Amino acid sequence: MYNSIDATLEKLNDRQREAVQITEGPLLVVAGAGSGKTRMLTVRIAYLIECCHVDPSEILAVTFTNKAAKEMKERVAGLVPDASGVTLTTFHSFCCMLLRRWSKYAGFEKGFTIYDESDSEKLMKNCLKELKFDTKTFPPKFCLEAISKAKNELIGPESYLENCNHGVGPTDIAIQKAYESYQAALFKNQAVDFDDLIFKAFYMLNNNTELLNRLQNEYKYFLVDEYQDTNQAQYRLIRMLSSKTRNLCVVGDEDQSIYSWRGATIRNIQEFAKDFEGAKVVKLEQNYRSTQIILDAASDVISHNNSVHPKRLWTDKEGGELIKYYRAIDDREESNWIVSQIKKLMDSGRSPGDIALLFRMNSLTRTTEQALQRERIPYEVTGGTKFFDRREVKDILAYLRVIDNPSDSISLERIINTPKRGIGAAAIDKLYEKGSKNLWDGVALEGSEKSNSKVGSFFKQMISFMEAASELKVHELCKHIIDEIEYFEYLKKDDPETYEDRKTNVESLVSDIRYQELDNPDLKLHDYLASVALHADADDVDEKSHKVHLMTFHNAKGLEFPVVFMVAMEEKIFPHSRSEDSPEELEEERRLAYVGITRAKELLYMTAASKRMMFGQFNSNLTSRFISEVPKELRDDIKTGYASGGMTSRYGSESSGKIYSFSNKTSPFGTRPKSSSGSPFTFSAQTKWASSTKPKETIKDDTEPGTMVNLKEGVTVIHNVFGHGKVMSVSGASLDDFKVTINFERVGTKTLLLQYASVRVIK
DNA sequence: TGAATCGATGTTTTT
DNA sequence: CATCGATTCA
Repeated sequence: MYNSIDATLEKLNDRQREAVQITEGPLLVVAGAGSGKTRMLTVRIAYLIECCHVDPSEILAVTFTNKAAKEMKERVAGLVPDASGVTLTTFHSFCCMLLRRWSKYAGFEKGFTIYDESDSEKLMKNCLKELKFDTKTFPPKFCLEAISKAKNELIGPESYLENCNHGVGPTDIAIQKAYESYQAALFKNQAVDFDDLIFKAFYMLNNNTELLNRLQNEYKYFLVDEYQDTNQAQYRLIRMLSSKTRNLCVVGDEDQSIYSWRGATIRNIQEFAKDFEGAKVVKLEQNYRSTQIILDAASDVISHNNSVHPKRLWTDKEGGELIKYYRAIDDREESNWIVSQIKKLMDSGRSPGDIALLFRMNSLTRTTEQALQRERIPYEVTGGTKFFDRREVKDILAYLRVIDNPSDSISLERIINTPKRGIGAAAIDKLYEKGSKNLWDGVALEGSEKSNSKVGSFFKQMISFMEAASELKVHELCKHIIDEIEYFEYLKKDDPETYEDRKTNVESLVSDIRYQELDNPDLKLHDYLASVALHADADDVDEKSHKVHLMTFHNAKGLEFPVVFMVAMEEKIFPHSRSEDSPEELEEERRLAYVGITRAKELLYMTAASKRMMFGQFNSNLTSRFISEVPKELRDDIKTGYASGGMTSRYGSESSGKIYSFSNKTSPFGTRPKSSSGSPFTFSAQTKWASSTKPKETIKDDTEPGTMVNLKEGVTVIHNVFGHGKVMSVSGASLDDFKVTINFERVGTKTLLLQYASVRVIK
């Protein structure tokens, strides 16, 4: 066994080997994109077991997604014979496990239900109603955001106000009240939200020395992946756990920090050396993924941020293809161009599975999906409307959740009248009263008093499900419920149009349970429900599939593809409009762009559209600054072929002369589920389309940005309509979208298309 | 109670 | 544009 580890070590570069072999004490590994960090981490675990004789059960490794955990587990298993004892999971799953194991210490009566965002929102709405707060001035989302932020900093409702470091205002007082009431409601429901998992696990250990000691003795070696994405609570938790042995190895890259909006704080990585005295630092800078051109582009883009430790990735793969930039007329044409390029790539022998299309938002995928369907190119969307968020799936899950935890009033509210039982809002209110604010108690009381009433038969049915739950496997129970409540009949009656799709989704849910029961024959209902709650979209990206991958930049983190298209690279989309006024958020957008670029191994495309259908109308946006930040020597700018014909006829023939005719509900795309993940949820592509699209030839053009040398930020100009003004900013990557934002003395700030604007520089 | 309709409203990223 | 919510009517 030593031999195999020795051989594995030899394949690492010096830095990686160093990171593996510094096993004792705090260690920060700064791991640039594609620098073989997963390899280093897995070898490190193997090395600990094989060479340092660490018992696998003494190792705790925390990753960001379930998928990363699973992958690492498999890779470690390939290196050492028995790695199954290693605890390798996500922060949330780990905390969930702790809370389950010692639920009494955490203050639960028995189990607990994990609420997702929409559950939390409903609960918060109820709380605000109770408090008689106006949901216009205090939207549930807004309150939840503030509360989430507090929880991520380990601030409970009782200390909320003293931690308002900007001084307490009326809003803070309201939030504090909402926070208190929300926590009380969660407790009443025996439920937790995502943030609670970490928060409660932290305080459970913090308040229970014995338990903490026990865990500190149980785990001796700690690894944290994606350290730049940890929040304060996660950092404090891992610090507490590791404080005894201090064998903490964290791996991260500031430049890939893209979750600050979720409470992640870059300070954790920046202050690591201060937080953990005597910490060693190892930098991995050799990149094994991308060509030099791609790396240069990435470095140039990220260099516009003020990075604390600037680093330069390097590779021995010199040169590479230039980054292709295409600006389309509109989003449809953009999609068509992308698809024509994909077809070319496929003709030259690429698998569709080598290709990824990355978007800033999930909603942006639609046009491209249609183009791919038309050409019958297999593709797979990750993210968007999650499978488990679909109405019909949530309905069935809600039944399971109530069976598992009847205190969960949010789920109970959902199913009490689904299918229709004639128990409406007024009746529900009464039941809440009857059960002294506990819906299930109300149902039980009413149900036993009047067993023949509507509520009575519902109650009886639920009791029978609960009894069945102890005898049936989870998937059998699920099927039993679907039959008993005549759910499919309800779906058909509710909306015949979508019936088939919904039925399929419900069946997929049963398959999913069954699938999990194959792996784990003793699957408990609440474990299944927890796995659903902690499931992430990114968990089921199948990189080995032979389908084009469509996903957000966020979901692409940690993945790599031979060919990457960065789609819809326009200002207001990417960087997102809401990040414009905050330099910090803008930097985060730039890091996101950096993540996108560094996903590509060989070929990188960036596309934009001059106008785009959004929210029902056309919008025109400037080309993203992230394109201009790639030096022109690294780019191959391709001019749109619209002006020289090529596209016009095709649009014309397809939509009887109207250039833009957008499909609506009657389109052959129907109501296909938007998102679907790896097995067992797959949907087949539509085959109704019969059309072949000739790939459009593209016309090279040497137009470059920066030709208007004297027109730059700060100069004063005169416009023949608006008069004098000062140039605020100039943007755009080619002549036809070169735009200038000018603050005019008379009419204020305007953004003009330079092509048409008659401005003269006067100073 | 429930269906239907109108209107506002909100649209990032997600463990 | 689509979804959601409140309001209205049967």
